[in-house]
Amino acid sequence: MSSRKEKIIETSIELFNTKGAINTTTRHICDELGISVGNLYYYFKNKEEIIIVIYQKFMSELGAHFTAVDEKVDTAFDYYKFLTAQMEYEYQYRFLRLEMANLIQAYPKVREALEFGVKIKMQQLTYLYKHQMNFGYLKKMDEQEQEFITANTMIIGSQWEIYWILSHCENELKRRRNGVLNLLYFMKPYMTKKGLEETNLLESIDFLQKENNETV
Amino acid sequence: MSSRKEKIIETSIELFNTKGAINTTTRHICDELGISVGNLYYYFKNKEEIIIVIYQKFMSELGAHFTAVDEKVDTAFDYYKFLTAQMEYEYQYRFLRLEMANLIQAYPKVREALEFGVKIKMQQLTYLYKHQMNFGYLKKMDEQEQEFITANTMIIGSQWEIYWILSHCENELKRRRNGVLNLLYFMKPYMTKKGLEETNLLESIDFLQKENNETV
Amino acid sequence: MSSRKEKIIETSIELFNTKGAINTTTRHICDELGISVGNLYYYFKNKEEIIIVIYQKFMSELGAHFTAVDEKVDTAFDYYKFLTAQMEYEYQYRFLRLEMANLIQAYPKVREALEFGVKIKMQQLTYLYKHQMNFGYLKKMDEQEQEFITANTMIIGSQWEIYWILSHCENELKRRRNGVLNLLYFMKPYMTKKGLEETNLLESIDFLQKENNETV
Amino acid sequence: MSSRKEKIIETSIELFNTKGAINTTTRHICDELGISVGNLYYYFKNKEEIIIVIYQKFMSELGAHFTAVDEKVDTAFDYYKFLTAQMEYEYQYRFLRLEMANLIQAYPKVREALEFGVKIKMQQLTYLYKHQMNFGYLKKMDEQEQEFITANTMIIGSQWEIYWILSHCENELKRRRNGVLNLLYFMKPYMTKKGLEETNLLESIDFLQKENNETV
DNA sequence: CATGAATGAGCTTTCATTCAT
DNA sequence: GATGAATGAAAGCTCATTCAT
Repeated sequence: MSSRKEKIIETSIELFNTKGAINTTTRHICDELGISVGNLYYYFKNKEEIIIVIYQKFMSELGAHFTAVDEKVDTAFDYYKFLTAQMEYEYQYRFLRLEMANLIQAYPKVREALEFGVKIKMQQLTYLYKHQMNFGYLKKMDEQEQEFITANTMIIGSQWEIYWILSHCENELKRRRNGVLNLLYFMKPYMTKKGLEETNLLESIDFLQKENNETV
Repeated sequence: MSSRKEKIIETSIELFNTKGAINTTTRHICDELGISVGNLYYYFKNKEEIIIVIYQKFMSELGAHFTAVDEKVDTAFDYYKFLTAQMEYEYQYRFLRLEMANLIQAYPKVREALEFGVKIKMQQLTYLYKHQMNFGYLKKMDEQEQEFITANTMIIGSQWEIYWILSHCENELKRRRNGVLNLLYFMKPYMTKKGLEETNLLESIDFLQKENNETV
Repeated sequence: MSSRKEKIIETSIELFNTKGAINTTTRHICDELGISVGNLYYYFKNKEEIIIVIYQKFMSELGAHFTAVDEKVDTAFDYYKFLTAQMEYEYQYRFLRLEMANLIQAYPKVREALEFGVKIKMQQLTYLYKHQMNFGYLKKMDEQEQEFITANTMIIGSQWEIYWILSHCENELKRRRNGVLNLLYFMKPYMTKKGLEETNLLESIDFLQKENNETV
Repeated sequence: MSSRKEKIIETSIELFNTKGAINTTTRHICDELGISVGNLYYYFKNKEEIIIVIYQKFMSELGAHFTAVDEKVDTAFDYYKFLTAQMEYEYQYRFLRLEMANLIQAYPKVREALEFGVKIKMQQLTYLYKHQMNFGYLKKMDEQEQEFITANTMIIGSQWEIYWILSHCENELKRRRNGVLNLLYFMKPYMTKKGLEETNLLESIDFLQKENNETV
């Protein structure tokens, strides 16, 4: 059972995702919860803090789920499993990605938090790619290329949704599968023969495509 | 010399890019220009119309610059030249990409316009990729993969900036070069040997990297 | 053929009647006419003056139509003919009656004009009723009763429409016939036997009722 | 002691009656009360709602005062008492009658409310007149005539004031007495001998006339 | 802890009117 | 005569935030 403070966070996330964080008023949140505005401000200094706390929650959940590959152990990374799970999390906080630009403009502390988040994710990703290269699952590439592949991964991984929204893909589930496909297809050309054989990347692509074809 | 209406557009673009379109009020625009509010509304029905007109200006400038490859002529596409020019344009209207999610939430007609824009760009890109495949510059791939490569191109092409902003890349010029590099690196693995030889893709990457290293 | 000034008046009347004088902007009038705002203000000092001129036009048309009964000649007054014609005129200027209260609040000179108009009409009506009493068409009554019968005639004569609008009588023609019936029925109990015989009041009522029953 | 919400209503009524509802801004109301704009909007969604609430208040007060005559009981209706009391109420909300046309143009929900009010009042009046006819206080008349007598009663009953304003009757009290006289005189010719004897209609007229003569 | 009334700056938009050309 | 750009006060309304209870 969640406390009042947690309930405010949960309701805020829901409203931010559906109506947009910028468009959602504090009153809105309170009405939805059936609490008073004063009460919300007892738990949170201001709207910015709500967003910050949401972001922290998001990061900690993501961190809990992400089990780093062991530096010394030779394992092919299961992209499908990882991305599907990650997308699940990310989708629950999608307003953070969608409204990024406006949020960092309006709330300086949100900017700081997001900057920190990008840094962390970039390190994790860099570590993972290096590991997969070392064990021959990913094609070797120089440091600079690595940097940009990492950047591209993160850009696609965080901004795929607005593209599919504008492409009239109205089904939420399909949209999310497309997001995973965006990333799987993105990885494909960087995989070695061994990589393709030992991860289930191609099979995952086929599977998601089939699922999507069966969805209206 | 530009007319009052054009000046409103120019000032709006400038303010939208620096402060955000959502955060910029009609009064801000008027104050910046030294005109009265009534005068702004003499030229534009409402704020939405200003954004729409800006978007149309952006699309027409982009269209004027984009010369489609001839279906029957065998030419290697000059990505560097194209992307550099395109980024130049896009950068002048970057609020459109950065605030996309909030803009389409607040202004229905902007949503329609952006949807239309995505459709057009996707068609052009699909056409270009097919052409380059036919003449052996790009590796062959099935329709579905093409669809997602196109999607990824557009996602990276429109959302690279927010990544570099959050990665503390404060220099505008460097940021823009990074955007081009994002796309060049993205293209690289899809190019055939012939493609790499006859386009200047690798040289362009080297050139931009060097330029960036020389910039603080 | 009417001059520019007359055309402004005509268009204003039309718009005032359909959209309301308070809701109709000067721009509205100009757009409808295809002239510039400045040009309208060349002919009229301000919006108030337009209304004043309309009111004068209304009064003069009404005066031209109203041929006073001769003091010495014994004639039964034809209420039906008179009212039908009068309603025709009044209907063309109905905003004057409907928006009376707001117009006199907003425009002091309109108030003066309307006060004058009421005075004139009251005199004409008083004269008519006295004449009809003298020749035995109307029942005799004391001065004070006369005053209030006159007042009631004018109230009904000017305010019937809002009642029928609120009673869901949407057909314009029917509404106007109802207005005439309001007044004919109002007169009925004041008529003498001779009055009822020599005017066509009862027949007019029957005629209008029949017409109305045949209209949807 | 009245609450803040009630005070807003009271002040609004006062300002609407003196300056007109259309001319009175929400800021006016707040300034008059010494409260902030935000506070007014805390209690009322918008200006329309204020008017609606005022109308409901008016209708409920009127309803509480109106005790319907018993269908089976033979009683002469006391027009004077009834009208004097009713005028008292109506006068406190006179902007509703005076600005009717503009109010229904500007506020759709006010239109609905007023239409409903007209319907209710018409039913009550019809019922009353039928009752008085059945017991011989009012002269018999056919359905159609009844309909128009009812209409005329309501027109005079709601629109007398604008007439007396335009007739330079500046004294509020006198104006209100005139309104009652308008209706009493209107009823007079429809009364039977019995009706005139058993109601105090004629005496009431005399009384009011005398009172008015004594007022400047 | 919890309420909800209160604030006030600020937003978008409207419109009668003016005036240089 | 005619144009239409320009003005600016004012309208209705929103919303994050505060604070007495």
